[in-house]
Amino acid sequence: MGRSPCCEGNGLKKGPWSSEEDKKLLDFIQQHGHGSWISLPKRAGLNRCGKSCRLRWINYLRPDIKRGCFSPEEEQTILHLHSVLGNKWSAIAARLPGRTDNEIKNYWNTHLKKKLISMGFDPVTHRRRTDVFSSSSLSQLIALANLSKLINSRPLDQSAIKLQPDALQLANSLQYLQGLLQSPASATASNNSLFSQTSCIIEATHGYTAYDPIKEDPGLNSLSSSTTAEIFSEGIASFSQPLQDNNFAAHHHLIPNYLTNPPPLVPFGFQTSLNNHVERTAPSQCLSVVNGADHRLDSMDSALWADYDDLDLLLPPSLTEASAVTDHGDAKSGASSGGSPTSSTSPWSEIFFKDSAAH
DNA sequence: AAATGTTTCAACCGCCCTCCG
DNA sequence: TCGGAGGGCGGTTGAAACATT
Repeated sequence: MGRSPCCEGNGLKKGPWSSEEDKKLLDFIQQHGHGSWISLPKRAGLNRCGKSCRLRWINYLRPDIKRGCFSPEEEQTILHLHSVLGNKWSAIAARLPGRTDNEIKNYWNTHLKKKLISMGFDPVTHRRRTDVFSSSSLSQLIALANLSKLINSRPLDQSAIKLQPDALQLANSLQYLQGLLQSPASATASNNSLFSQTSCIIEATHGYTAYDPIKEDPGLNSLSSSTTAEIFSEGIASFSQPLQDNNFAAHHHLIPNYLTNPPPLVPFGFQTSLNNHVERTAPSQCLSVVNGADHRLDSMDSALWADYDDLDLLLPPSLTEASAVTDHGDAKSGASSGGSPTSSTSPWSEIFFKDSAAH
């Protein structure tokens, strides 16, 4: 291969398009269609290569281009499809009327990917990351745990007494962490388990309260218990990297709606340890909840990968229906099909809706 | 207000695939 | 069957916009 670009060495213009060029290209295609892209620039009086014209048309000038922020439904669809298709942007774009592969690719790289990473998910596999405590962060944890050991091994002196309650609380939590790191159970536990346990510790360290929505709000019984636990676990998972980022408030928007607005009895919100009303949850309680999440996430992933042959099952009905009736008249729309408007519960929706709404 | 760092996104690059003679 | 032309795609770049110091 290695074919040279069509515009190489021809003195053709590159870079941003002027409004005049846009008008020429738009007028020409509206009158004649694009036909052969290679010959189009000459016919349209443009000093551009055919590829550049094609890209400009597809990504910007096409009349059915949808502009503006991605809706929560679109985000959901992208996440679903990416989990199934990977970086097949054109295939994903075919399912999102009015969106281009380039736009989706950019949105993924600048927003969704970072969001997944910040939540402890691998953006490639869509599974929870198992390397959260790799190298540096693990060593940092151990160092902090040793610090807490040091603190607790000495009698309290005046300076220690001066320590604020926050610091003592942190030290206690770290000691617990040390216990986890040293215990035979944790030595044989999977990374995921450690991950979950530490999420809980971190939560406790910062004064968060594990909130069981079913227990606290009987109205939520309309949801299956597993679903609730699952969604709840996602709330926990969203605190996956606090050791690197203590700005928990920044993650607040990632929490499922009902978790950010729970009944006032147990404030799951991001209260600091200075809040005396915070009700602590024992680590063991927390672990039972979080560990339940492991099964749930695994099954979720399986479901996603299993549905390779029926992507419509993964899409919100509105989008599949829209794509079924939309004919863009170019090659990309050819991949769209009507399909079943059947909706499946999005594993991501609860996490992302809150955030997307803020856009 | 200026300098510096970060993020965003339009556009380009180059490889791969399909079509056709 | 082969090879070239054209189209499509995913990855990358770089300028502009925005944020922070």
